[in-house]
Amino acid sequence: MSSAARSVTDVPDDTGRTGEHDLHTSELAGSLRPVLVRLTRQIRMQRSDPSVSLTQISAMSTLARHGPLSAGDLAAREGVRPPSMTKVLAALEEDGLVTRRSHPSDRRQAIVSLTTRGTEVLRAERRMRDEWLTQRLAGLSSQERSLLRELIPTLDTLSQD
Amino acid sequence: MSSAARSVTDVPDDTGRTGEHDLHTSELAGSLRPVLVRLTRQIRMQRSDPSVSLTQISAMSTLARHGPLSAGDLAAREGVRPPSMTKVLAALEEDGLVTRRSHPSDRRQAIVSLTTRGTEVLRAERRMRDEWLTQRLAGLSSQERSLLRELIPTLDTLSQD
DNA sequence: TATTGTTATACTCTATAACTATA
DNA sequence: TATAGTTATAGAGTATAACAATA
Repeated sequence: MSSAARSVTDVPDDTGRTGEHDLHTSELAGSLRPVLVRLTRQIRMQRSDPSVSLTQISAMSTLARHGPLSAGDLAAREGVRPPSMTKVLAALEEDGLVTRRSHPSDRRQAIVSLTTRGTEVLRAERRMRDEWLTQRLAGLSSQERSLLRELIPTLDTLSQD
Repeated sequence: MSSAARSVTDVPDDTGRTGEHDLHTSELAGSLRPVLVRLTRQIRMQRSDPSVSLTQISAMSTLARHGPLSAGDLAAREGVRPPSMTKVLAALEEDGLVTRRSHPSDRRQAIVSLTTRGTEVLRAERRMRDEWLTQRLAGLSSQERSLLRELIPTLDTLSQD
């Protein structure tokens, strides 16, 4: 239990020496994980009303960014298995936020598109969710926010692969 | 849909002007959220076998750090509601990883402690989980890892409050 | 009466395995 | 046979509302 007491900020700067990397990097992993878990728990639970869930917003955002996608492509981009995406899409379709129609030349594929209403709901939901996180972020220093901005591509890399 | 096409990296540096903050900060929120959600989804699903879940590890880590806690205190530290914690604790107790005994002078309280076996399992699980995330982190540049290290306290602040 | 914790219930999120339809 | 998607099923993770025990 004594090793758990070591503070994150005690970690020395990375010297670029390869032999030292594993130790530092694995300690970074151990520090990063619980923080991410707790923060995302907060973000996920933050919903104004029994409206659209975060997973649904995430899928709709990807559709807004990339345009219509097959169900499988969408699942891959979201990093979930096809059956999980099927369930998300069924709920979204029932609410009239997306449509599924079969691909013209390969009828196995289900091409998913945002509806007009889906686009509107996405915008409104994002605004509400952003408000909450924006207030949190406003409590940071402007330097911290700058660094966070820089970090986003890194976090994105970590989440992909 | 046109506004969604704006790239994250287009965001200009924060000039320190207060009137401009809201716009930038809310865009930061919108960029940060999906990245965090996807990354944590990956982390949560990464489990070697039908062993201990991430939520369980998180609760056990808090017990290891702070020593025995009442069920309510533990729930508050983890940022979940008491009934959620009750469920987590019931599973952990059934597996012999924690004990619940009533507080000597206030018998409403249930004091939760890690067992010896719980401490061992926690250490082993952390090692396995760290391995996975460490490999991801190893794919980053050492500059990216430094930035990440610097920002852990910031992310921690965001997750608390 | 107020507080602590649990039980009952429900919903989201995700997975694997087995199946259907199409290529 | 191989691929795309769905259905069936199960389990983790979380919440609110209602209850019991204790203070």
